[in-house]
Amino acid sequence: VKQGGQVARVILDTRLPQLDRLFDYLIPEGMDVLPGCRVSVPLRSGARTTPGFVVELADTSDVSALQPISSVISTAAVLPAELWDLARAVAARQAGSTADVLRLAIPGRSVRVEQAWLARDQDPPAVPLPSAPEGLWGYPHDSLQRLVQPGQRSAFALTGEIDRGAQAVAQMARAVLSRGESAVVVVPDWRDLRTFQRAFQAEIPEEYLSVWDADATASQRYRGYLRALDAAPVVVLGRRHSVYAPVSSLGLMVVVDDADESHQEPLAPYPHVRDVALLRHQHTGSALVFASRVPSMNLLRWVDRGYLTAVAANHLERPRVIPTALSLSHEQATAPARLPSQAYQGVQDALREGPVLVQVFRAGFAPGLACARCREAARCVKCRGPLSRQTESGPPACRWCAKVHAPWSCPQCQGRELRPLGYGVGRTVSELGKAFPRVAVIRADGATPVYEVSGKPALVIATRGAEPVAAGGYHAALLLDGAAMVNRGSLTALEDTLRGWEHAISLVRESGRVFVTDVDDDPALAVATGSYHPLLRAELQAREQLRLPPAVRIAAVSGPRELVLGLADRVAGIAPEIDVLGPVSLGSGQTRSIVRFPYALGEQVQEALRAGFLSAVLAKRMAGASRLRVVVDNPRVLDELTEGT
DNA sequence: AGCACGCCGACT
DNA sequence: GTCGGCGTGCTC
Repeated sequence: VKQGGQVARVILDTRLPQLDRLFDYLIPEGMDVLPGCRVSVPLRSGARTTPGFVVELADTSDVSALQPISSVISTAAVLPAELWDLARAVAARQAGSTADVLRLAIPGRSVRVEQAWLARDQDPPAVPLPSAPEGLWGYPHDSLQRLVQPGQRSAFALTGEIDRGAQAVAQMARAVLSRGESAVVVVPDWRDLRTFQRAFQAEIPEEYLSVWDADATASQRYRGYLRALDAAPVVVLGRRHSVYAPVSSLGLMVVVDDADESHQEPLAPYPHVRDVALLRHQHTGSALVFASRVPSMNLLRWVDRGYLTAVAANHLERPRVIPTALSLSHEQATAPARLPSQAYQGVQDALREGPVLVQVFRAGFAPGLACARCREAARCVKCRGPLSRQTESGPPACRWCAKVHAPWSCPQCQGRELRPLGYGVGRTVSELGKAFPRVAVIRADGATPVYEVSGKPALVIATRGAEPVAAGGYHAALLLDGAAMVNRGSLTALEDTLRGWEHAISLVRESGRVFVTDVDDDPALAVATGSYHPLLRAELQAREQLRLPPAVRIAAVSGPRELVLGLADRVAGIAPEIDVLGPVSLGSGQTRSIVRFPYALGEQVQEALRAGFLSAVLAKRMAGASRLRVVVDNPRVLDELTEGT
């Protein structure tokens, strides 16, 4: 139908999945409406309005009686066409809503910041673009050129000390910037952001660098977003949301350590940075680099299928890694508990020169407790979960349901004393403090984060992922709890352990020593040599046989039992290769089923999930339809099936 | 989500 | 005869 004026197609900013499509509105005479700008539009009843983004303009509409746009919220075109395409692709892949993806991608508006940006000087920066780096030191001579070539997909093996890895990535970004194109680099968390920021500041002029800080305010975030929209090329460095950074001439995307769980978006529709980056690469033809010390299962699968090109250093540059693999029993005369004498001696030597890192697996004081009299493991009376202590003298509490059990008495023998089982960071601090008297002990964990320590002798005891960086690198590292980490009942236990080790090793100077206690066989051999591929490839083969991700794709459907069963059955009916695990009861009437499907059927399954979800939501007579959730390709949902071991 | 439309019981 | 119950369905 030909309309009197121009028509704007608008995506509404709403959480309602049934409204997740374009709506046509009339542009009133004289109203300044541009594609990508924020508008306010009437919905259903005249007085009510909803915010939205103009996606495109048109002359005609299929709808007969159009309402006019109520007002233009801002003239800044914050939703470029490329982001709209990406958001639609991401939503389709996650069987979710495009509006939800846009909410992740576009930060909230800050009026003052926007005014300044709209009034900005649009000339390119006075500073010239940097020159291209010669190449990546320690890698084959043409690797840099190949990594940043348009359309190229690579798995880049980071090597050497942590700053060197960050520098290599910064040089890739600089190579792209030198030819007038933008780069987007996504790191997992605030620690990596600081490390990479240092390296990037050394390579990229500040006029061309936009760091999306972890603790930025809303207006700072909006300023960074608007900077990305500028015509001048830019290098955006940030965490998972920066994968959407709306740079115009995207030359390169880098995802650092794609297996880190921070890359998994916790908000609907739960996209993973790895998948978003891949979709964006497919849409734009930019170069795509996954950089990590240990390849994830996903990368390995892609490399094996020839979809990614593996780029490795000429030589492995690493401190000596020694798996001690000795039992403790006959060592006690020479070394304190937990430390084989070789490791004890090594740590003592290193502590004369500088800081030593101790990596532990568990937070708290002790992950488990047992009756001091009969040795029976203490369990929660309510949920049978293990009891643990956060601090040495703190009350025993259930690790699953947090119920406090004080005073405690043993149901077997009525004993009243508890002894610790296993080691948390607290107990390690207390015991190593005694084993190495007169040495400063620094504790770094989630509750007391430390980013950096000096080069002075100190014992730095950190939980995995919370290791501080040491000025000049650690002189030695002690990696504890290997067996507990590897044997944890999680699909990602092996990968996570290897990544955790290799990260800790990257914080040690090349002349240092690393002692890995408590592991033997293949993992010990792998960590000693730094050659993880045989181990990971065997794991990938096991996943192929067991049909576990990433060999297959999965979608978790949770909510009221009837709805979950209905949706899972509907999807499973598409093809015989699709099967359903579960349903498993989650308590309080909630159920979860997991649909497994091959990659080749991905689009069909995604569409069926979305359609089934929508019809369940629309049929409101089904109570609790709003609690129905679909989570695509999050392997952690499989852990929750086996949790409690 | 809201909000209107719609088709059956107790009230002036 | 009509006010209003909330089941059902739509939102440019």
